Amino acid sequence: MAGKRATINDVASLAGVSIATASKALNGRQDVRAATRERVLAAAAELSFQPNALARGLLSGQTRTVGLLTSDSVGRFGIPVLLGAEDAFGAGEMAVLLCDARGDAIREQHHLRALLSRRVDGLIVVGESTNPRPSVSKDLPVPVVYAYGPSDDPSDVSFVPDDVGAAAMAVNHLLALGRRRIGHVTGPTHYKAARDREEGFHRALTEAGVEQAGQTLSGVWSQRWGRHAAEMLLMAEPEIDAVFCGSDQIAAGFVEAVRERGRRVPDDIAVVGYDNWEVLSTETRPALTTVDMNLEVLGRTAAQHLFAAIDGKATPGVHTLPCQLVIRDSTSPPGVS
Amino acid sequence: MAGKRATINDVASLAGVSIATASKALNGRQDVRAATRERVLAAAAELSFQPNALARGLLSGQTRTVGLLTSDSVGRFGIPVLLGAEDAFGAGEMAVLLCDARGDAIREQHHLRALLSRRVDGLIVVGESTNPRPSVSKDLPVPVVYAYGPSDDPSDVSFVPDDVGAAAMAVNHLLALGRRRIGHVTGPTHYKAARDREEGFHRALTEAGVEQAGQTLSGVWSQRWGRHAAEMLLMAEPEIDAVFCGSDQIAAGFVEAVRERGRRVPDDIAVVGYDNWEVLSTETRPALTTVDMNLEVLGRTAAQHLFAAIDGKATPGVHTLPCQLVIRDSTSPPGVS
DNA sequence: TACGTTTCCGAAAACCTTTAAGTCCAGGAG
DNA sequence: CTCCTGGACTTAAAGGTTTTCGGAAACGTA
Repeated sequence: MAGKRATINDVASLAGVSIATASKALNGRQDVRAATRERVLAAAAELSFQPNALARGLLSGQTRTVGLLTSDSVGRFGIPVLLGAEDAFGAGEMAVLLCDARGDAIREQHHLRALLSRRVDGLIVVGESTNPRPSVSKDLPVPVVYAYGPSDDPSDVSFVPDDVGAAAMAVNHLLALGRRRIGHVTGPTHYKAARDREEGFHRALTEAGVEQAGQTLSGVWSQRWGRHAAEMLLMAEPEIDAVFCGSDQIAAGFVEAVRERGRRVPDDIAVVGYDNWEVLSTETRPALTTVDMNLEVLGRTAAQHLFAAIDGKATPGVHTLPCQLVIRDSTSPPGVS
Repeated sequence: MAGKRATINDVASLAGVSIATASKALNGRQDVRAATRERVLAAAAELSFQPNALARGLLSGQTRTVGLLTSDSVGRFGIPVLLGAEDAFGAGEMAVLLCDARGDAIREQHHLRALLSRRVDGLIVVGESTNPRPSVSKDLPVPVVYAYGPSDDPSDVSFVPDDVGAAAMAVNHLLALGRRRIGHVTGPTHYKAARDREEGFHRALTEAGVEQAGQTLSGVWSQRWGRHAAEMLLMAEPEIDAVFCGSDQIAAGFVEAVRERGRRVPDDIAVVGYDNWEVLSTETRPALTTVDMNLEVLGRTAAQHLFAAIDGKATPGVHTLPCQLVIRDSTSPPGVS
């Protein structure tokens, strides 16, 4: 820990110029002779001067800092968004002030005040699910974009993954493999994600003129439920040849139970998961074909649109971003794996 | 987005007092009549005034903000530390400025400068492994504490999990269950974590006067390696009755391969993992007995000691924090599960 | 020499808050 | 009545930077 930090004043006097000239030299503005600039820069390096962002922000009204308000304590969705946001910001020297409300509205208000008093230039709100969440933007002095969980106010800017389209894509993949007895196991219906994915599932089947194998089984987002559902489904629909699972956890459990029942994946039953949570999707055997929601892209996009909004170019509405089907062994055509 | 924000000036003139009085009233200081304070508070509420943290910080030299510099892009270790730190800070209204260097030294320098120029009060550096990392604190104007990955400079303040002790604890647990043919499968030896855990493993065996079953198998931190190692170990040491794995991923793979070989877990072979990575440890069957490194506690502790260091009460050295053995089904005594 | 133009630099205001120091007044003590 | 005390409030400075505007020097032209 060194002593006091150097200010532009110290730099100026060391270089033998006024602070105005020093400021101009450091910021690369005109009106300063090359030799003088040289001296100032040398002085700044000598003192390892770093401009005080507080003073600068106080004057300009811009802190080059954004707040990221998340609700999922575990970071399953917040982290990729954060990374993507950092990517988008990185070039522009933006910093991210991170707050985790842990699903508590009071804590959220608290954090919101703290961020606002620190004069962030904008806010990214990350939901813990794709369920619409209460808007936070009512007469806030800074722009806000919502990522993953959209705002319930359509005049806000929200970015969500295209769950419906992704589910349809997954099912089309199964259909293309020749599977015709396709089941669906997913999470709780109070999750919009579960409902959307089921909608996509049905849409793809309907368009292909294929009947669903059995009923949709809704449980929780766990491996345990995946195993349980597999047993139920295999009992009810023995001739099933594929299943679309609402999450990788469910898919992992499903695969495990299927194998224990003596059926092979993918030869007898092809399985598609959702999330591309790598610890599950690449490490289970066989590796899971799954939907990747491109959360980093989503985060980056949200950050870019936040920039635009800060510049006064907001793009209101709920924007759905395409997902991607990552094809792995759990849906290999027979004979290939 | 509303218009310009209210300043204390607006509050003062609305309340009909000077800004000094307004400041005193808002900050709960003496020298102001109750009725006057009332008026000021009402005016502040009316304008929804929020003090400008930049101006305040400029004056006081304290931003009530700390930087968290992490290197593990995936967030496996950074997140719990962040949560713990937020917990410790929460009460005191601290905010966390998060930067991810992604293992790139240049990017780290870059972020460091950005944080310093924003005048953070302190810094927490989170390593991506427990390997000592280059110190970043050389003549920095703010205190730094290292979490998970210690600094290579012993005069810095570092907090690391007690891998040696935890491994010994895990092995003692297996010994207490009556197991005597215990193997060890772990990650790459260039990880200090792998070496420390092996050391604890050996220490516990030596103290008990028990021989290790087979050689320590070092591979990578993956499920795939766990499966592979299980096959090798079962081949070389068929009468093995327990194994201590260097990570939950390895343990999950090990369990899977053991079951496929027709041996039962825990009845024939007890398995202990490491990390308590819940998606693996609680969801695999049987649920894994594993070491929890208490990373949230570690983060909280680091944050608290950062506070102390900010107040000038630094506690130099590498501090090891105890881990915790979470006992689940993979080490149940025979007949219990 | 007088004057206009260009180039470079400096003085000062502004951003918003806190706080030390100062002003004013009422009331109590001598 | 005068002096002092203390309470309630205001003035002004400070914190570090950017920016506007004015000033000075150098140079060319009439």
